[in-house]
Amino acid sequence: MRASPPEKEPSRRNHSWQRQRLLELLRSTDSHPTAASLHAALRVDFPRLALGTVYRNLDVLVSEGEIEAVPSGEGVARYDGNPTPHHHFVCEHCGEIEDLELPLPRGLLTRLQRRHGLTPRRVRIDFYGLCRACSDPNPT
Amino acid sequence: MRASPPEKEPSRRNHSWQRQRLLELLRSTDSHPTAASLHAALRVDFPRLALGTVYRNLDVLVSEGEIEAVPSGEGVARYDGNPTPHHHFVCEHCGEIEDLELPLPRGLLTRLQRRHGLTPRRVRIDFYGLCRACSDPNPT
DNA sequence: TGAAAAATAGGAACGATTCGCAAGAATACT
DNA sequence: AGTATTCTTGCGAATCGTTCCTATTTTTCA
Ligand SMILES: [Mn+2]
Ligand SMILES: [Mn+2]
Ligand SMILES: [Zn+2]
Ligand SMILES: [Zn+2]
Repeated sequence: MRASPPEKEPSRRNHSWQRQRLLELLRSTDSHPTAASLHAALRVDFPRLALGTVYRNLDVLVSEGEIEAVPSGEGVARYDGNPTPHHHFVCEHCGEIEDLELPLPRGLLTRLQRRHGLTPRRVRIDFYGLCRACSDPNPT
Repeated sequence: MRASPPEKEPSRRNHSWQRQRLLELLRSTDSHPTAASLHAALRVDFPRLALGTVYRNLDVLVSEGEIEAVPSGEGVARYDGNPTPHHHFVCEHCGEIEDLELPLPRGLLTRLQRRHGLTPRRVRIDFYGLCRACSDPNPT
């Protein structure tokens, strides 16, 4: 199969075209797409792209620390192009996952250490509720 | 199929024996079992218990607010017999999920409200790292 | 330019969960 | 008690996201 570079060379290619574009796509959005939706989007440029390839490359990118997997708890994994530590607000109605800019309260970690003797390597905070759009009194 | 009460009547039966015992089992442990492990455990008393029945009853108990589903992000759902709001420490080595007694910092919610205009209905905090046992310098 | 290594497409396989359904209990009502 | 109604169950088939396998490209790099 031809590599078929769509139009212009990206600054520097890390790996295959498929993986390169996958990473670009993830970085270009603040949504948290599923493997299937990424597959669908990339199909435009790579009509023969296999879903398995998407999964494989997502795994690679995750283990390289370029992206992050966001377990959604609803059976489908979501992926986050922003590997910087941040938290999420999950809308219980439309499923939207919104990035939050909230500093982690320092007291939490010290309390965890003192009361449980545990030192986490990572913290994950998810808020659940209705996003602004869904909680809006907008009688369609 | 006979109801086959194992030995003595529980104080008050909410529903079927299967569901009753499932709830008791979940309440009796501070671990966070999977449907499969619950199924295996209950098989002792109900040899013909179907896995589908376990799932069905877990769903019922969750929607009744008696228990809680704890998405683990590793493909298998875990269940929590303690519906009281609390947080978890997940060991990245052995997979243990430990209950935490930590008050939710009030500042978090107010900041979320102020900076993002969001009012969550629920918060979930998971810490990831090595549990005491796994981080112990214990050269086997 | 020619291996050798890395990656891909395609499809089969897998594992957790859900569904459909006929048979079995519980409950309500007479 | 007898019977209709409703709730559950067990069982197997079906779903669906994800992983695995393999022959075939692509990419790397000496
Ligand atoms: Mn994010
Ligand atoms: Mn718990
Ligand atoms: Zn919403
Ligand atoms: Zn551990």
